Amino acid sequence: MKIQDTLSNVEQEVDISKNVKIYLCGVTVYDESHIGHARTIIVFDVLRKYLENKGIGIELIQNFTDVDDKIINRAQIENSTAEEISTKYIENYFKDFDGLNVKRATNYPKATEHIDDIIKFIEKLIEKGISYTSKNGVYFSVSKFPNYGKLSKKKIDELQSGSRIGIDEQKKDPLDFAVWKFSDTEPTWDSPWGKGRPGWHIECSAMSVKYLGNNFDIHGGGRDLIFPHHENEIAQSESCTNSQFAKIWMHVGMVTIDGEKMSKSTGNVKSIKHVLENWGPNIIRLFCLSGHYSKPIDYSEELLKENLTKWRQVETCHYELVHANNENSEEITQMIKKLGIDFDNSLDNDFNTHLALSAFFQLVKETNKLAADEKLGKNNADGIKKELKRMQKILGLLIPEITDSEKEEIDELIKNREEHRKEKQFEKADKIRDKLNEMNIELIDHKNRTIWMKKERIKSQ
RNA sequence: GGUACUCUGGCAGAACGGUUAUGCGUGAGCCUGCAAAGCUUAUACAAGGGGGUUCGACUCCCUCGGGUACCUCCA
Repeated sequence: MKIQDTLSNVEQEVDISKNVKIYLCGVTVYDESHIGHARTIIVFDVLRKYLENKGIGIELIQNFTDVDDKIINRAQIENSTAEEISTKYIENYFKDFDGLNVKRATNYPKATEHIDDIIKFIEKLIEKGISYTSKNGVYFSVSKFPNYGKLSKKKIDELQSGSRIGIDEQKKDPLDFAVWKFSDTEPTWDSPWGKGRPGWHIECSAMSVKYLGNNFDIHGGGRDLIFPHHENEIAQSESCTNSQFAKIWMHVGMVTIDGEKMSKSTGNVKSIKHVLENWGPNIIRLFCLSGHYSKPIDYSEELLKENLTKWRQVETCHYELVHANNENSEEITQMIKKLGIDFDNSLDNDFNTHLALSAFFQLVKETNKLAADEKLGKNNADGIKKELKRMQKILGLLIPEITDSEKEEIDELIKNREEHRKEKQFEKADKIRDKLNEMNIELIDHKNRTIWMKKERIKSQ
C-alpha cells in the first residue's frame, strides 16, 4: 500500500510486514465536534479497518488535547473548571463517533495524564541545549533544528519576515515556540522550571514517541495542522530522539461549506450531532469518503442527498441478497473477484476511497440487476454477500438490524396483501403497503413474489 | 507577498502518455393493477487561457489567469 507523504511529496510504501503504527491528531475538547473532524477520523477509521481486513495488526493512537487556552476560556465563561469542560466534550466525542460507527482507537491518551512524560521530554530538549527557559516559559529554539520548515516547505527567513506573532521579548527568536508555559491559573502542574502547563505541540511529540516509538509508520491529521503543529512536532521529536519521526505524513483535506473552510471563527460549523440526526451514519460516511482524502470536499445538502440515493441502493441490494431464491445464474464469481480486487487496488493506491466506492457500487448494481432479472440464486447471493460484507465492514456501513418478531409481522402482512392482490382488491392491498411503509418497510414486487426491505429512517428525506 | 493544493459534462468525481471511467441528475422507453425497485437507451466532439515537448497529453514542461488553504488557534 502506498500513501502520498506530505514531507517527501512522493508516494511511500507502507510497511505491512509488522504491526502498522499510526498516530492521529485528535481534537481539542472544548466544544462539539463537527463534520470536518468527522471526515479526518472516518478516513483513518477506514484505513485501519482496511489494513485489519488484510490481517495486519494496527496500533492507532489518537490524542485528546485536554489542556489548552480555549478550554480554560470556556471554563471561565461557563463558570466551570477545565477538567469539567474537557470531560464533558470527551464524552460528547465518543457519543458522536460511536454514532458514526468509528471503531475505537487502541488508546486515547490525554495530555493531562502525561505531564510526567512531557516534562521528561522537555528535560531532554534542555539537556541538548535545544530548549531554554525564559520569563514566560520554556521555549523550543527553532534555529537549533536545521531542517525546520521541511514539512510545510517554509523557509525560516521568510517565516521571520512574515511573522505577525505578538513577540515575547524574552524569546530569543520570534519563531521559537513554547513547550511549557508558566502560569498560575489552573490547571497547572509543577515542573523543574516552574508552575505552568505544557504548550500545544509537545504533548503529541511526547505521547506518540511513548506509545509508538521514535519512528512509527503514519502520522495523520487535518491539512490545517501541517503548520505549525506538525512542523513543530517534527522539530521537537527529531531533536529529542535523533531519529526520523513519522515515516509517512498523511493529511486529510478540509470540509468546506460553499467553498470556504468550516471553522469556529467563520461560524459555519456543522456539528456531527446535527448532521447525524438528519442523515445518519451511513450517508455521512459515504459523503466523507466520496472524494480523495487529500482534497477538500464541499458540504452540501445535494451531495448528501445523492449519497442517500446510493445508500438506498445498498439497502435494496442487501435485502435482495437476503431473499434470493431464483435459479443460480451463470458464473458470477469472476465478477465478484474482479470487483474485490478493484476495491483493494484502489485503496492500495494512495487510499483512493472514491474508486473503491465505485467498485462497491458496481457490485451493488450488478446484484440489483440480477435480482430484477430474476436471476439471483442462493449460491450466487452467498458469494456476493461475502464480498459485499467485507467491503461494508471496511467502509463502516451498517444495515439496521431487524428482529424476528418484526419479520414475522411483515411476512404476515405481505401474505394478506398477496391475497388481496389475487382477488384484485387493490385498495386493500395498497393499504397494507402503506402500513408497511409507515414501519419503514418497503416492498419490492418481483414477477412471482414480493420481498421486503427495511429502510433506515432518514429525517432529511 | 510567500508556500502548498486545485481548475475535467447540470452536479460530484477518476484515470497519473496511447479505448473520453463511474455515480447522481435529466430525457425517452420497458417492466408493473398502481407504486417502489430494477432494466434499456440518450445525454462534453470536455479538460481555466496560451504556448511548448511528443508519432500521440487530462496526464510532462513553460507562461498567464481563477479558486482554496496555510503563513495566528484550528481536523
